[in-house]
Amino acid sequence: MLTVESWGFDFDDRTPIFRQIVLRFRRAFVRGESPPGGRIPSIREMSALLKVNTNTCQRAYQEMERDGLIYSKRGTGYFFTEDDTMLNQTRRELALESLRRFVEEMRALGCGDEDIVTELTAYMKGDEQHDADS
Amino acid sequence: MLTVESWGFDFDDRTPIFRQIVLRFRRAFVRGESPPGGRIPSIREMSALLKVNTNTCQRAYQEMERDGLIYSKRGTGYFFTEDDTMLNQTRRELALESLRRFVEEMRALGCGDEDIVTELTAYMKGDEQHDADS
Amino acid sequence: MLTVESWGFDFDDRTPIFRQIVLRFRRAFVRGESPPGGRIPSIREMSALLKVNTNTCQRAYQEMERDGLIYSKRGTGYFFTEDDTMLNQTRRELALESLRRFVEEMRALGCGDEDIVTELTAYMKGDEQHDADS
Amino acid sequence: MLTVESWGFDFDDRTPIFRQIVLRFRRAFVRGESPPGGRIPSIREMSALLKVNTNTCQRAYQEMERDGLIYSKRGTGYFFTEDDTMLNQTRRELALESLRRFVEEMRALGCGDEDIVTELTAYMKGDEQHDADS
DNA sequence: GTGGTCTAGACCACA
DNA sequence: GTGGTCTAGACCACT
Repeated sequence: MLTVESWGFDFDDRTPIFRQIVLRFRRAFVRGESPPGGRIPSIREMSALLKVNTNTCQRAYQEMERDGLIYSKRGTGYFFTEDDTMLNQTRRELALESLRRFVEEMRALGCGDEDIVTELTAYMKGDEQHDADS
Repeated sequence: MLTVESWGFDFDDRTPIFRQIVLRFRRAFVRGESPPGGRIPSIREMSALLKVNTNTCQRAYQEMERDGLIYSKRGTGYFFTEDDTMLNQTRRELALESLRRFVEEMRALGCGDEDIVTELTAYMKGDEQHDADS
Repeated sequence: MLTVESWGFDFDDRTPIFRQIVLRFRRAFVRGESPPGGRIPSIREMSALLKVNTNTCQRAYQEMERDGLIYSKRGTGYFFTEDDTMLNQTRRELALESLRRFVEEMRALGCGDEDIVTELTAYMKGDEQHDADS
Repeated sequence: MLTVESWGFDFDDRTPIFRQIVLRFRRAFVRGESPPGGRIPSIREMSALLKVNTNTCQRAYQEMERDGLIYSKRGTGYFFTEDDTMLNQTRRELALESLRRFVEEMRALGCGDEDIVTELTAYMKGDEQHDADS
């Protein structure tokens, strides 16, 4: 449903705002919170909702367009891509890349495969509580 | 053995170079590639090897000294700490950083926590075989 | 036959939609896909078929009428011109446009004029064989 | 040699200035007018030379970085990519794409293969004179 | 000094 | 109304 209103940005975070916007959209998109092919708020609307400059928003949208996540019709608006094979493929690639690097790093630290799983489950458990706090 | 020559830095990455250097050192440290208490190249040598500004190198060393990873003997040079509790702590920090990013990325892709574990085990299984092949 | 249904527009392209429509019409015209003097769909029909705003379609038709490619009979509809000098002229313009862009692109790649011819003949030769295969 | 001073921009042209900059660079790069790995003027210098805003210049540089033509070192500057295999590959791909489209368009207009070559040479001849005028 | 990000505000052509 | 481009000017962290 794309409940944008609650997207606050962390200005202390080193990651640029426009990238934070992209991340938010990616999550929403990949979780199916938004209908494929559906319209997304115009740059002006979005920048008003998020209380950021239109240019910042614009750049986020362009970034997403480059990645094939959304597309623009000039004078009409931005839309989520309809091609969900592309979506799944993208998701798959991103997941594999994350997995690859993660396993590589953990192994480099001397973790056996079971250790990695143990660490992971332990971490996610703790992280959950942390999330609940905030 | 600290084979520094092959340390290429990722200038695309948003993390500062000096921090990338620190990470490299920590990785080398926890992997046992460097003898505890061993000497590390001087700032001048290092900056020449890494083809990096001496200031950048300087800052990396400072950071590591602050963290207790290395220590300096005035007029003599920098040395790895001999304290192995330090080593474990470093390893812990690196693991947490990997975990944090991994979980964040996978969740951003819409994976639930159980999915993440499933994916991980599946990946490590496949990766094993793949490794055996090559 | 003017099989309009398959006309997808390239919203990535910087050329306006109305101009893309014109181009499609011209192409169909010089290819003989439409009988000279034949009727073309009304603006309303067309905009519905192309899933485009009626204003956009309107402007495309105006442009074509101005160029003499089509003409309108009040209260009756739009028709292709019967004048075949027009057809040749259109063909000429399209060819020039293709040539202009092609040469510009190849030169931007550092190709000298002879290189361009060489590349072209080589390509057409290879393309022929490739076509024969499939 | 990258003689930038004479790069005037056509503000009437519909193609954005930042893209015009990219095109200029591409041409210079692919023609070997710039040493691979060489430094290119900083954004501030460049924007002063070209008399455009730093942001415009920035965007041009980023676009080129995305395409792998140049890379940036934060706090240091922009440099041409050193990997010339990548360069050649890019050039090849671009050339093939241009060829493919051109031949397709000309054939669609009813040109035989010899006609295409004839048209091309005729066009380039005329274009040369036109260039000499300006 | 450098690149990178952001803002406020303007203008344009397109739908 | 929309997206797209550009400007002027600011701030930041890194080299």
